[in-house]
Amino acid sequence: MMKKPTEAELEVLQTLWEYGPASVRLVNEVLSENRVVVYTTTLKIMQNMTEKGLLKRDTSKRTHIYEAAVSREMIQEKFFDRFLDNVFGGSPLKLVMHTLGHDKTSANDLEEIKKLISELEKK
Amino acid sequence: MMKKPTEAELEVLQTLWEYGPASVRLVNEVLSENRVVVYTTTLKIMQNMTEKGLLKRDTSKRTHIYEAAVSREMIQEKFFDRFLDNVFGGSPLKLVMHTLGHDKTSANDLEEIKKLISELEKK
DNA sequence: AATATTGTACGATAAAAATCGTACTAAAAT
DNA sequence: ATTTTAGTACGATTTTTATCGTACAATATT
Repeated sequence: MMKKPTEAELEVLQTLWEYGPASVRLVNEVLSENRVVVYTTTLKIMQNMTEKGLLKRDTSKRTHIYEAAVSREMIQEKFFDRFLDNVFGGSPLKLVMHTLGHDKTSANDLEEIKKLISELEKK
Repeated sequence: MMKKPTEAELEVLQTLWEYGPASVRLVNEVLSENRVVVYTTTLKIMQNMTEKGLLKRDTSKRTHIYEAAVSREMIQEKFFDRFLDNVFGGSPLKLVMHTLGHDKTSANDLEEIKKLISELEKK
């Protein structure tokens, strides 16, 4: 069974999910927007992640290209329940309220959610 | 600025938020429902948390009573944005959909959410 | 009073994660 | 051809977190 990624690893995954396959250079630049991080640190983390099976890489060119080897959905499963339990006391209602309350969710999004609720209520 | 609690610390907080002020013994028993953990390990974590300011304790009796020194809301703030960004790509819609899709949210909860949406739509 | 139980303190160690420097190599630029 | 630039590999170290054993103290139980 694959271990849960660490915080730093999650940031790398998030970057690759968003940008698609990318070099260490690019990932490092994206991470650097938020915090200070030396190139070789990012490199090392990504190398370790490759060993753990979290990333795949293409080494055919000089600049290696890394790609997420796990889907966002997979990782969501791993984190969601724990997050819900520990941070929102296991209450989906509280989580949803917090989410809608704190983010300017678009009108479109609200429509989508209403639709989903209608469907759920049918069952 | 207070550091983000670790996973293990979060479990302790969650227990105290739920049960209110409690002894190490109780917390350890609650944690033990999910996984194997030796009493002194829990003790040590809670002692460390007290030093960090995450817990308060009453040492007037032999059995020390610990209490959360940070509110769930405070911690939610700390975790929510990161979780949303890294796990759900910053999309509140995806997070809400996931939440409603995966948990049997009660009819009442759905009502509450609809109410909230209506209010949001007014603005 | 003696013994068993329940508790804290604390240190040692292990385990995991993050960080960074240095060496080396390939490629690009001059 | 030389030099600069961009890249990987890898080890060493630090930092953080988790885990546990042992010693000791207070309280209950017999």
